[in-house]
Amino acid sequence: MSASSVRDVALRAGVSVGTVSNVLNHPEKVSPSAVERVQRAIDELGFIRNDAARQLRNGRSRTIGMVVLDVRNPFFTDLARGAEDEAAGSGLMVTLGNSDENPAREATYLDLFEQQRVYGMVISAYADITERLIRLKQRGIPAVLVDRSSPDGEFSSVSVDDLAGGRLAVDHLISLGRRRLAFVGGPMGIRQVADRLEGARAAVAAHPDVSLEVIEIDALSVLAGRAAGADIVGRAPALRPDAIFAANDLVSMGLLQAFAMQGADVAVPGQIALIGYDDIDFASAAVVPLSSIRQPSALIGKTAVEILLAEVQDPSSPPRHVVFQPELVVRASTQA
Amino acid sequence: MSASSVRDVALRAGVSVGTVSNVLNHPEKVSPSAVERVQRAIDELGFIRNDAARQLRNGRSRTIGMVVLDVRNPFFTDLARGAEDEAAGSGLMVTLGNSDENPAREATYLDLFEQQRVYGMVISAYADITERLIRLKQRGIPAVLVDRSSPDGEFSSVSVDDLAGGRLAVDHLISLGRRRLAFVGGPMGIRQVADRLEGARAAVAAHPDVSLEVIEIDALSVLAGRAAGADIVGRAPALRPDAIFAANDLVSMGLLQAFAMQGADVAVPGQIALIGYDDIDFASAAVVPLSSIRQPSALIGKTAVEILLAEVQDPSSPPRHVVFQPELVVRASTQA
DNA sequence: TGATCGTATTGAATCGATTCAAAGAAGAAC
DNA sequence: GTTCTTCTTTGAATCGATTCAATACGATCA
Repeated sequence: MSASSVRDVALRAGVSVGTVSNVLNHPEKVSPSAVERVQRAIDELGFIRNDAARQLRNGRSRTIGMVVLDVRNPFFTDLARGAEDEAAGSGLMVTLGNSDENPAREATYLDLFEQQRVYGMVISAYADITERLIRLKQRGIPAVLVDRSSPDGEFSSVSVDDLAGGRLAVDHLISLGRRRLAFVGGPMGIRQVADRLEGARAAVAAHPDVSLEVIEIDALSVLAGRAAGADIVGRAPALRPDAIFAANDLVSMGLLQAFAMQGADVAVPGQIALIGYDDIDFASAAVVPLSSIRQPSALIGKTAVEILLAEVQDPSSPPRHVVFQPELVVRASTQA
Repeated sequence: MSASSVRDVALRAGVSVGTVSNVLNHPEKVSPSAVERVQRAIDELGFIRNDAARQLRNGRSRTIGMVVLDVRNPFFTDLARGAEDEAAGSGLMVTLGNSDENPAREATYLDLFEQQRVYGMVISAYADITERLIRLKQRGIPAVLVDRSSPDGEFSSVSVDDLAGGRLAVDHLISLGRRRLAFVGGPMGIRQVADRLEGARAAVAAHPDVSLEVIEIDALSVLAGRAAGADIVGRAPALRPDAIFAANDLVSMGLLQAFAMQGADVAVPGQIALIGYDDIDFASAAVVPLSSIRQPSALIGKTAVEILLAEVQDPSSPPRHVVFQPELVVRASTQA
């Protein structure tokens, strides 16, 4: 009926609990005959280790806690996938929490992971969590920030150069001859968004005849993009931008939907050239295949876990910062 | 340095460990002054409950384990999202494991969840896991199957009528006047795939002049769809189907990509009408907005957790089976 | 036969939160 | 002043796996 414990297994196999534990964790220390008997007892009883008890004793779980801004964004699932694969190589598991760009949800997951004494955390942060990171460090729980470097460089991070990404995108739009640019993204509190905008501004600054309008939205979602697109469609044609840089691909897909909608008929790229960010799989399959800025998503996740593992090995090692360079991917949405 | 325990808190607050625990779990049983002192001690020490110890004592964790076939499929993240929201209402958390249609990965996650003595499981199964479900029931861990009903009805499930979905899709294609249909999907071991095909066959059976070709692929992904699409493009036009029912939207998007590719130029729906399954957000934003069969994904997840909670309340209750009806969504990919 | 060394096994102690029977404290009633 | 109630607080026992010092067992050699 109820689950059996090492004690039951020991009883059945005619050995002590210590031996059972050794069979499970250090089989080389146990005589072959004992291993065999214990193994049989385990099978017969259907014994399954109680992870809580192991953890309690070991002081640390075999799970890596990961918090991302939005599980519905393929960029983050790719990221998670990369992390998961790397973790699996060391017998670790990744549990995924979705903050949905909500500080309360983010805090809930981080609290939970702390209570679970996770092996480490990989965090795509929304709010400023510096204090928590300090506490984690004191407690010996390593954390790696992804897609964002820590303000003071105190904590390891894996990120992509979002300024460069912003520049790449906007330089490309300008090279097409577009002059009335717009940036659609938000909330500005998200560092990636702010950085991409800053990169865009830098690129624009070099061209006195180019303007950059900033259209702030409250979430990086298809829905928010569609709403912003509807706004633009509602303007007199002369007041519309002739090129848009969207803070990510979900937003650019939303924009595209609004532009392609019956009655809207804003030609992309004819009237408005459109470029997004992340280069998610779906971007290439959009109504008009979308240009984008590609990030090595799975690699970012993998690298984050590598750093985590290294920090567990040597907790006193200095924080590492890996910055990947983004890449321009040109598709129909920005081709004359 | 190291984390503090209830004992430390008790010492600092000048009370016993029992009182500290009561403050945490049954504050109404403790005098206000004690609550206040304990609370202060907790804050000062930065005390964080050790979940492993709680679980060990309670015998069950506050986490629901969920295994899905593919986290990159928005259908499943929507499902997870629905489950998560419902669970949060009862102070539970959902951890997500991605089996990737791989029996070994699936088993690994299920093992892990058993070791963790999860509160319950929500499983979108790939392999036949009947034996495990029986064991779980014996151990008192409720499990709910999603998007698939158990063979013998022994275990609770929440599913969508995939036969009806298959019929809906194919009836629609036939009503457009198409006669040379194809079904693209696989592996056939996945019940949903088999059922959708069966529904399709049933619909075709009523029309002697309609044929249904089955094109089996090895995964329900964009990539596999693209490959199948390339195959079709490579055929002489007369040998191509004039309508395709894809087992899910990822596959249909892959097909569409292949058809729209430079040099392919297969008109959708002109030469080939195309309908998918799941109605993921991205389907409506595709090159040609995709018709699809809609499933109430978030609702499925929510319902699964509701059933789970009810089974924990009353373990002896009979298994419940909820079946939702799918819905046809017509878009440009099947409009003359 | 006894001493010595190496390997195998034992089982009590431990991790930290929760529970619950028992004890204590403070009032109320007579 | 004593007896009852009611409300708080206490702390030992518990959950189950792991660890490690202590012990047992065998084999080897003098």
